[in-house]
Amino acid sequence: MTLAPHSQSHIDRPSTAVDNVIFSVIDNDLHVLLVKRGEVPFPKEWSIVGGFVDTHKDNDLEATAQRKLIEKTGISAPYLEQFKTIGSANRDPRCWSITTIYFSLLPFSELKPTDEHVEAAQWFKLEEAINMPLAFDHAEILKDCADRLRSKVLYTSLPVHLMPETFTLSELQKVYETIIGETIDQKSFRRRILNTDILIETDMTKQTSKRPAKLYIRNPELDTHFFTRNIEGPNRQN
Amino acid sequence: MTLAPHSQSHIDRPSTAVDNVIFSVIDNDLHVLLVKRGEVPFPKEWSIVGGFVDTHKDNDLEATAQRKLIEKTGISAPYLEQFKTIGSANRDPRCWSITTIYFSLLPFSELKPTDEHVEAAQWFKLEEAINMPLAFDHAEILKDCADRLRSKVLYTSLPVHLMPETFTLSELQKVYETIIGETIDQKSFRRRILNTDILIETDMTKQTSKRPAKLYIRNPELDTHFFTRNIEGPNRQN
DNA sequence: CCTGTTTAATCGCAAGTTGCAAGTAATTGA
DNA sequence: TCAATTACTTGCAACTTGCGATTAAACAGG
Repeated sequence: MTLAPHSQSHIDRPSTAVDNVIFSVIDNDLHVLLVKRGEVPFPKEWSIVGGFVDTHKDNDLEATAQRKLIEKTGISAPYLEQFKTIGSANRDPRCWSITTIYFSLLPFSELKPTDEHVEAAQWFKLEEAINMPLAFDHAEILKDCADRLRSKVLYTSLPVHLMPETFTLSELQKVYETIIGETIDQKSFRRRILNTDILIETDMTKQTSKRPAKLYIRNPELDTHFFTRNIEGPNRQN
Repeated sequence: MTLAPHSQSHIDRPSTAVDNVIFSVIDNDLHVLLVKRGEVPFPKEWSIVGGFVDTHKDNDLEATAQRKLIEKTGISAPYLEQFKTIGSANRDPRCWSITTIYFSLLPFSELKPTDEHVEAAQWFKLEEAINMPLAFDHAEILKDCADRLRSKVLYTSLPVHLMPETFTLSELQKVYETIIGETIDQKSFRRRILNTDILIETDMTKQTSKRPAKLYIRNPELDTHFFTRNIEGPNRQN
């Protein structure tokens, strides 16, 4: 049996893209990776990594996200999560367009764009990036996506995807605090994390000129852990 | 200045749709509204409400979701939330396709499809619908979407959007329990809800042949409330 | 070699929340 | 008038968290 012709003709289809907000924590600051556009509209403006779905190359949306990231920066993203989809007649001056927005988390040990991308891909502090004139509606996307990340960090183990292969609990706590923007009680934090199986304690310690701290790795067998309570921060009990 | 031609040609664009999982609670059971397809592929099979983005009629994705819902059932959805977007080369036998999936919550007082839709739109218990042969990947979408709803109900005030204009706390608790699938401690539930501003107490009571219960309305000035703790259910403290 | 400093890790507890059970209250129907 | 049913309130044991204090493991400097 032959299939009926598709009822959405090609000419009536929106343009379809993927955008990917790449986060990392560098020097205790949340950073975002931006790329510089070449073509109009918005030539030479910084923007979020992304591009069109290629129906010949990409098998699904995540494949598009990964392909565009590697094409534009030379970096690939071990952790990729869908944030939301925006589609409207207004966001691109040329046509109806849809973009599915992801965010990626990158350990700061894997940050460097490859040589041929150094000029057109760059890390910015999030607070700086939000206040730059970015292409399209990317400043707002960035802000909303960061808000989502900030929320999720309160009740999940997401920040472990920002850590290098081994790390200490104090380093992990510092990353949590960097994203949330407040201090976390050290006792509560350790208890919270060690009451789960999200980390595996190694035999190694990190030797600096202080008391050596135990080193941990992320438990690769587990997905993101969802806590039943949010981190509540200083004096929030009432 | 004229804009550069769009770099994603029309013929290379995926088909672009919106799907909308419509939930309600009827007789203490979570239900979902399905419609019967006419055209191939999957003729005469039940499916989730949805359809293609119309770039001439729709200003954005939510407009598509609302338009398709009214076209197919005569019902409109006061509460609409984006769930996720699926896009791949594999989900439609004809072409690369993307769908942005929403879910809607409908009070059971607003359930009836209009007369001309009665035959092709019908409410099913969720447990039945999940086990029916639905078009495309709709059974899996349904299941995943219900899982999302179940999760969100543990830490948000979402179920108030399933209530009629006035309702009692016991009725609200019953809806929470229906979705979660477990009982909730009555004292904890009342305290949790009444410690927020999500409901407004009315002067009225619901008079049945028992102690009259106070009637509440949803506070229309507030968005969904996010609790800092999940509902934890029987003997979950540890 | 000893000591001070810094950071990691642990201990103790007051304050607050929740789950459970019991009690009180407001109605209707028999 | 009273029993039954449901709504609503009270009380409390069990548990968790935030905060502060203490102990421990290192190194650098004297």
